[in-house]
Amino acid sequence: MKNCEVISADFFNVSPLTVARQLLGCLLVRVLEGERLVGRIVETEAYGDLGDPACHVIARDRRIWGLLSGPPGRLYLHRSYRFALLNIVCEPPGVPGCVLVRAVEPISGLATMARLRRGAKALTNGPARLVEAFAIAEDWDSSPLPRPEFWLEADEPPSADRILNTVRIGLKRGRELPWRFAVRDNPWVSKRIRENALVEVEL
DNA sequence: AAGCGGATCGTCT
DNA sequence: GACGATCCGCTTG
Repeated sequence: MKNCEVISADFFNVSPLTVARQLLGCLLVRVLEGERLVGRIVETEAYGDLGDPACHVIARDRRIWGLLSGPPGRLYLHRSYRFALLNIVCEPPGVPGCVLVRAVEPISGLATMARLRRGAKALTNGPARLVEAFAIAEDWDSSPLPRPEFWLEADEPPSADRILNTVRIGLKRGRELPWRFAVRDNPWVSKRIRENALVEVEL
């Protein structure tokens, strides 16, 4: 994929593990009142692939199951506590799966992001924080990418030796699976790194 | 720097 | 009535 190319549905027509890794380095672009907010993806997690214990929680909801099993490239705004978390549906139709964007490095529009975060210091180093900083609306849920005011762009990927692969964090079920990906030593990666849980995965 | 408890709300039992 | 794919502020060392 070429740099600056807008990412379309076929990018997501594969395993969430592949998407989660390939999304590192890509750009999140949001046009808000004429201003471009841009962030580089530095942390992701794969969800809902076959045999995912965390997926069984999701599967209880028919609507969400239908969304995750539907066509790739659609937004899934997962609700946890009072927050919405940004996911993108993966896999061909009929196979459930999605990728959670956990953290981005702010590139431009930082002042606006700070305003949207209501002055909080932590701008985009957390899944709920970045949704707020990019003014991602909950009624975008299940809509396809790209949107006129929100899309993803390919950009320089981190070299393989800078990609960190660990277990997912913040959940109770399926926490042993090494389905979290992050850019090593990037200061915008969300805090709770568990280096000792580092696992090598064949992709 | 790290660990805690409370906030808060839609969905499911 | 209980539970989260979380965040924030307050406590310790």
